[in-house]
Amino acid sequence: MNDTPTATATRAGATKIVKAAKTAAAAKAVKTPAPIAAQHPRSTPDRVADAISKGILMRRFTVGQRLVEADLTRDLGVSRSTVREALRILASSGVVDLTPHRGAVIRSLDREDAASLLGVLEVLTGLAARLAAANIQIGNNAKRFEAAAQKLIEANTPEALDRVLDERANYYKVMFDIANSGELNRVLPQARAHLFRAQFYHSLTTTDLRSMVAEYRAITAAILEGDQAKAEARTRKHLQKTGERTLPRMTAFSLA
Amino acid sequence: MNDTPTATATRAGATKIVKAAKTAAAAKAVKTPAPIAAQHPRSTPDRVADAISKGILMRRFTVGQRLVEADLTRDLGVSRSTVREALRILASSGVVDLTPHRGAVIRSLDREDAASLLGVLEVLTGLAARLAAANIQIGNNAKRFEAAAQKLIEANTPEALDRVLDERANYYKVMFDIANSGELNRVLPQARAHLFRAQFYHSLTTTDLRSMVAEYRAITAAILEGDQAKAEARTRKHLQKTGERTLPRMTAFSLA
DNA sequence: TCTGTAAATATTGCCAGACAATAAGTGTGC
DNA sequence: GCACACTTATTGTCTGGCAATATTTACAGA
Repeated sequence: MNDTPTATATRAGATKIVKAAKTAAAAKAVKTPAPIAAQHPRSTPDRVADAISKGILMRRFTVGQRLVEADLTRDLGVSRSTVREALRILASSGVVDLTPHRGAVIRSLDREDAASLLGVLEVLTGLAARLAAANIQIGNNAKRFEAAAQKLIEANTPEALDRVLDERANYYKVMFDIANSGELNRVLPQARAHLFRAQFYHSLTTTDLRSMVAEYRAITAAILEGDQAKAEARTRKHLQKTGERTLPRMTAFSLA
Repeated sequence: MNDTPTATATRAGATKIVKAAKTAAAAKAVKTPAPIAAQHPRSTPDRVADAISKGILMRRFTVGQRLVEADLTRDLGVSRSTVREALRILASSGVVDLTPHRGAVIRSLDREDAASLLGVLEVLTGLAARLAAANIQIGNNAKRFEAAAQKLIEANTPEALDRVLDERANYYKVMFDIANSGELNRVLPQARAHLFRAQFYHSLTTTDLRSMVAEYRAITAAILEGDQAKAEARTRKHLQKTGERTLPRMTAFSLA
C-alpha cells in the first residue's frame, strides 16, 4: 500500500487523488454579480466523496453495493477517518445509505423513493426557475443561460447519452447559479441531482426525448422573459411529466 | 445507558451525553401505516450534534460563535473524530458554517440568507402540506393532526414563547410525518427547521401571532379536507406572509 | 438434506495520540 | 501607523488500537 518510505513523509498515499484539486480555484473569476458560494479549497474528504460519486457514474460501483471502509482506504490512499467523513458527506446528500454498524451502501431507489424524490425535485427546481426568471436581466446572465439551453437542445439525441446528461447538468447548474439562492444550493447539491437525473434517464424513449426538448424550450423562454410564475409552473409541469414518463416503467428497477 | 461495567471500560468519558439515547427507540410503535424512516439507534456523533443544537436553542452558544473542536471534545467527553463528524452533520443541515482551517461557527443569517431560506421553506413546506392532504384519511392521521393543530392554536400566546415553539415544531412534525416522504425528511431535517423557525419567531408582534393562528387554522382545514391544491397554496401563502412580517425588521439582526 | 444455533471472522464505532499545514495573534523595526 | 517576520492556536489528516456489532461459517440435531 502507501509506500511511506523514510522519515517524516507522513502523508504519502494521499497523492493518488490529489489531482484536479486546485482546478476549480483556478477558474477565472468571471465577475458574476454574486459568486454565492465562495469556493474554499476542497478538503480531502470532499475529493474522496467526489471520487466515489464519479465511481458510481462510471458504473464502477453499482447500486446496492457495499462500500467497505478498508477497501476505500486502500484504493484511494487515504486514512480511514477521511473515508469516514467522505461517507458522511455522501450520506447527507443521499447518495449512500449509512446504517450503524453496517456501513455504507450505494443507495437504491425503489419506485416509492423515486416518486418522493421527484416531488422534492419538482418544487425545488420550480423555485430555482422562478428565482432565475427574477434575476435573468442582471449582468450577462441571459447570454449564459441561453447558451446553456442551446447546447442542451442540440445535444439531445439518444446517441451520446452521456453528453446529453452533461449538458443537462450544466443547464441546471447555470439555472441554479442564476437563481442565486444559497439555501437552494445547500439543500440540493448539484452533484447529487445529477446522479439521480442520470438514473431516471435510462428509462427514456426517443419520443420522450422529443417532448423534453419542447419542455426545455418552454422553460427557457419563460425564464428569459423574466416571467416568474410561468417559469415555475412550466418547470414543475416538466418534472411531473418526467415522473409520469419514467415512474411507471421502474418496477423493481435496479438502476444506476 | 450501556452500563457495561467491568473490565476494559475504555470509553468512560462518553457517559456525559449518553442520556436520552434510547428514548426515541423506546417510543411505542403506534402502528402508523408507514414508519418511513426506520429509526436506527443514534450514533454518538448524532447525539453530539443534538447536544450542540440544543445548546444553541438554550442560548449557550450564540450566533457567530466559534466552536473549537478541543473545547467540545473536553466538554462533551468524546473524541475529536466524533466531534468532527458531529460538526459535519450540523454543517450539512446548515446549522454551522464550516470553513477549511478555520473550523465551525454558528451560522448567522443576514437578511439575504433568511430570504433564501424562507423561499426553500416555502416550497418544501408547501409540498409537505400537499402530501399530507393526500394522505390524511389513512389510519388515524386525521385525529393526530387535528390534535396537534388544536394544541398549537391554544398555545399561541406571546407569553410562554418556548411552549409555542414546541407546539409548532410538533405541528409541523406531524404534518411531515403524514406527508410520508422520505426525501422531504432527508432534505429538511426537522431539528434544523425548528432552529430557524425559532429565530424568526423573535421578531413577531402580538398582531402577527393573531394572524398566524388564522393561517394555521386555514392550512389545517385544507389538509383535513384532503384538498391538496388548497393546502399547498395556503401553506405557501403563510410562509410568504411570515417573510413579509419578519424580514423587513431584521436589518443586521444578530439572531438566536 | 435441511435448519437452527454457536463459534469465527469481518467490519464498523469510537478512542488516543501524533505531526504538518494553515490561520490568527504578537511584536519589531521603520 | 504599517509591513514584515515570529509565535501560538487550531484544524487536517494519519496511524494504530480495541470494543461492539454484523455477517459468515461450522456444526449438531431433526
